[in-house]
Amino acid sequence: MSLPDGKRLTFPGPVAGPDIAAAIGPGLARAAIALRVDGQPRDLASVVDRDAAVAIITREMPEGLEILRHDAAHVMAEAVKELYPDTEVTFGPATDTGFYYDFARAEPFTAEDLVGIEERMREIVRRDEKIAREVWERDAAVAFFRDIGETYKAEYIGEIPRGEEISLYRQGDFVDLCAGPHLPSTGCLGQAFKLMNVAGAYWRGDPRNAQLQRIYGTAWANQRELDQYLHQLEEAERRDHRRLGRELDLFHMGEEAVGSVFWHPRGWKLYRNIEDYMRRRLDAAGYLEVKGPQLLDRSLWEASGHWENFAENMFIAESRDEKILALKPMSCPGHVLIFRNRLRSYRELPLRLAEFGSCHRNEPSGALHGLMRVRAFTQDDAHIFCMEEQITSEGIAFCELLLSIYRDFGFEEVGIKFADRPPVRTGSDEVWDRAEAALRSAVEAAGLSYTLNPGEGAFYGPKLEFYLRDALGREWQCGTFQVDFEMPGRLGASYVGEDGARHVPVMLHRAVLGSVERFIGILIEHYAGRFPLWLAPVQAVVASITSETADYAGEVARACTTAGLRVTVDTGNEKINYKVREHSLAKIPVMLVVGRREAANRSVALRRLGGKEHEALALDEAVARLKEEAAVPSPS
RNA sequence: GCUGCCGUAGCUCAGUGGUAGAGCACUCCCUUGGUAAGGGAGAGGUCGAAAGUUCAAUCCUUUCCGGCAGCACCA
Repeated sequence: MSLPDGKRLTFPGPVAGPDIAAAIGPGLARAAIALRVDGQPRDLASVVDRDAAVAIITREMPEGLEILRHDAAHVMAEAVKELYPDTEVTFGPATDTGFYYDFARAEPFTAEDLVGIEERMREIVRRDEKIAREVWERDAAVAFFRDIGETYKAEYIGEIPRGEEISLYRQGDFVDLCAGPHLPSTGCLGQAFKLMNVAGAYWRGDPRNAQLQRIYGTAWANQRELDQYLHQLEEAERRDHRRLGRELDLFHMGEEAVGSVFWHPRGWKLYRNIEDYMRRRLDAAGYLEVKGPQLLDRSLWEASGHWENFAENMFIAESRDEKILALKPMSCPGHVLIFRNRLRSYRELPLRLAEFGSCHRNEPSGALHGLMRVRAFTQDDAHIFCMEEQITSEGIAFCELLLSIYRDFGFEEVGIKFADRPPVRTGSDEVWDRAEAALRSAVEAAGLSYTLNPGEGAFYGPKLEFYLRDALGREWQCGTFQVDFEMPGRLGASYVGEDGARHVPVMLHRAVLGSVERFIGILIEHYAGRFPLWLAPVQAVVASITSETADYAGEVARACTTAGLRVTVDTGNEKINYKVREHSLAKIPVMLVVGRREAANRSVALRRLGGKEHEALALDEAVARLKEEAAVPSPS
C-alpha cells in the first residue's frame, strides 16, 4: 500500500489499521484513531486487503477531529438514553465547532439536565467502552429499531438507498444506526468537550415535521483548544454589536418599532460617515444617484412578480381612496421605472442608477437579530442597465470597486461564491447559459477565484456572492452581483440600439455593503467598537485637568472643529483619571488633555485609546497630524 | 413562524404570596485633582401587559407583547 508521503508498505496478507500504524511507527500507533483508504474514511479496526492509498488519521487532523466530534454526539446520545430511557434518538452529526444530537422526548430538557448529561458523558468516556461496527441486513435492522422503540431510526433506514450497507455501531448497551467511521473506544474521545445549549429543530429540517430537541455541544482534540474556543466565544460576546451599540450610545431598538433601528446621534454620525464615503466612491465610479418612492401601488408589484411571490414579506398599506400600496422591499422596480420613463439610447448604456434604498421586509420574528437582521434597512443598491456585451466589463469594474471599498473598511479577505441556476426559475435554459457564461467570464477576467454555490442563484439570474472575513474569522455575505435578463422585459424597459430597433437591456443588480445597518453591525464587531479615525463618530475629546483650563480646552476644541475634526469637550468636575477612564470606555480614539502647562504654552497632551503614554505636542501640530490621520480614504 | 428559556431602576443583577433592594449611571454639594473609578447626599420602579386563583399576586395559572438561543426563513 502507498502512504501519503509516497512511501510504500508491503504486507503478506490482509492487515488491520492498528497493525499498519504500528508498522509505520509506535508514536503513530498510539495516536491513530481511524484510517483513510483510497480517500474514504474508515474505522481504525477495518482490514485492508488490497493495494490501496492508506493514511492514518489522528485526532489532530481535521478529519480526525470530525470523527471525534461525531463520537461525542454518540456518547451524548448514550448518556441521554441512560438517563432518560423514554427518549428517541434521531440524528447526531459533527459541526464546525462540535456536534449536536436531535432527540424526540415529550419533556423538554432543561439547563440542569445538560449538566447531568455532560457528567454521564464523562463517565462513559472513563468506562472506555469498545465501539464496534456491525453490518446488518436491512429488514432485520428496521425490525430491531422498531423493537427498541426507535421509530425515527427505523423510518430512516427505509430511505437509505438499496445496495448501501446498513451499519450499526455498538458501544456498551447503546446501538446506533450510523455510517461511521468512529473511534475505537469511547475513551479516545477525551474530556475536551462541553454541552452548550438546547434548542428546537425540525425532523429532517422540515417545519411540517415534528419538532425535536437539539442539544449542542462543542468538542476539541485537547483541553487547550477547547479553552481557546470558549475564550473566543467570550470575545464574540464582548464585541456583540447589540451590547456595544448600547455602551457606545450608537442606537437602540424597541418594541415600539420591532425590527427597526433608533439611531442615536453617535450612531447616525457613523452611518453618515459610511454613506458619505460610499457616495463619493459611487460618484467616482460613474454611478448616478436617484431616489425612488417608498410606497408604490399594488399594480407595480403585481407586474414585477413580487405580489405573487413575496406578498408575505411585504408591508401593505391602504390609502383613504382604498388604493392598496406596499412599502418597497427592494429598489429594482423603481429603477426600471426611472429607466423607462423616456426613450433610452444605446449611447446612454451602461446606465448605472444607484440608491441608498430604504426597504421594508416583514421578516419572521424569529429571524430578527440586532442590526444584522432587521425589518427596515437601507440597501446600497444599484442597477446597471447595459447591453449583453457590456456585462463582462461591468462585472470586472464592480469587483474592483467592491474589493477596494472592503479594503478601506479594513477587510482584506474576501471570498466569492458563484450561485448558478436554481430549480425554480424564470427564463429559458439558453438565456441562463448566456447569463452564467457572461458572469463567469467577468469574475475570471477580474482575476478572482471563486467557489460554486450550486442552485442558489436568484430566480431571475445567476449571482456572485461576496463574503468578507472579520477579525474573529467569521464570514459575512455582504456584496452581490446579479445578472438579470428578466425583469427589464417584464416591466417594459427598452432602448434604441445602433440599428434603430428596440432592445431590452440587461439589468445588473449589485450591492457592496448589502444592508447598511447590517454592515455597521459587522463593522462594530470587527473593530470591537474601536473604529478607525475616519469612521469614529467622535474622533477626539478635549479634557481639562482643572476648571482653570476650561477656556483653553474650548479653544482647542474649536481649533479641531475648524480643521474638520469631530471633537467633544469635557470640562466636567472630575479628576483626569476619571475622565480618561470614562472616554476610554466610550472608545474615543484620541484624548487631548490640557492642564496648566498646556494652556501656558498652547500645546496639548495627546493620548491614544488603549495607550499607556501621552505625547506633548504644539496645538497646531496636533491638529494637523490628526487631520491627516482622519482623512477619509478616497479613490486613487 | 416553531421549540425552549427569560422580562424587577437608564445598565448589570439580588429578592419575597403581605405592593421592593445593591452596584454603576443620573442630580446636587464638597473637592481643582496631571493620564483607567476622590468624598458625601439625593432622586429614581404600575416588578413587560391583561385576565384568573387568593383575604392578599411582582411572586401561582392562562393569554398577549417583547427579548435571547437554535430551527425554519433571508426574494
